[in-house]
Amino acid sequence: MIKADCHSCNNNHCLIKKHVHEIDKKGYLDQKNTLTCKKTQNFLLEGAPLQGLFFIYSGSVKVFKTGINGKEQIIRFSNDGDIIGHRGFGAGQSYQISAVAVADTVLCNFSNHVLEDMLKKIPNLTYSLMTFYAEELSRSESKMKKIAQMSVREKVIDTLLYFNRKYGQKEGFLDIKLSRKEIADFAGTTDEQVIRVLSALKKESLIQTEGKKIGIPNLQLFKQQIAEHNFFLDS
DNA sequence: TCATTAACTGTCG
DNA sequence: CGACAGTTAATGA
Repeated sequence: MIKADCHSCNNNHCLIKKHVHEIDKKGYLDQKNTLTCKKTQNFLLEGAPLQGLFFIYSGSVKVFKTGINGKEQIIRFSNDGDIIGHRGFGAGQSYQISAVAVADTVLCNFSNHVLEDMLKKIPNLTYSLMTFYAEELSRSESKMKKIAQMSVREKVIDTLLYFNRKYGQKEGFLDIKLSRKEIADFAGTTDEQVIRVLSALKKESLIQTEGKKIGIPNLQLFKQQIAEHNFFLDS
């Protein structure tokens, strides 16, 4: 089993990495677990009690809730250096969220009690976590606004911009392979609608597609499509 | 290769 | 705009 090493890790916005010296000095680094997930592996089950917090060492994950008719609402995509499970931390009750790897992923994990101890003894870490929560709340608020007010076309464009921010583009295509359904579940619509918007955008030469790969050749032009909403700035 | 899953299209409420 | 049914294309066991 691979043990992800914090000292050689390049995820500089990871909270653990940021405070690795203090954490290591107090001996908490030895209590870290490493978990490897194959693509499509469901490592967080809806309703199950959460075992601490997860930090992505490498890979990519989608976090979602499932509705009554089986429809998924993807809350966020997380990749290198991101935190998973923060909403359920400290709540005591079970956490209604699922997480599955969308690429092969290595996760770092601290149990609840180690984490509690760490946060009480390292104020800098606690403060970092607090600012992270504030940012998350802000994102959550604008996401709510988007789902309620944007048209399907705008939601899809906004989602593609999110993927671009999160994963960037390689050789003209977004550096993540996602199904149309996953785009739909994140945008808050259906896969058919996404397909229609995508083919319309392709006709307008605003995007290029090749199978599952999607590319945005002119980012400025693309952003202008939803500029009037001023929603593209965050989340 | 065959069987399953995903992409896409048309239509209806 | 979303839901359903149906066809075609891609994937993978």
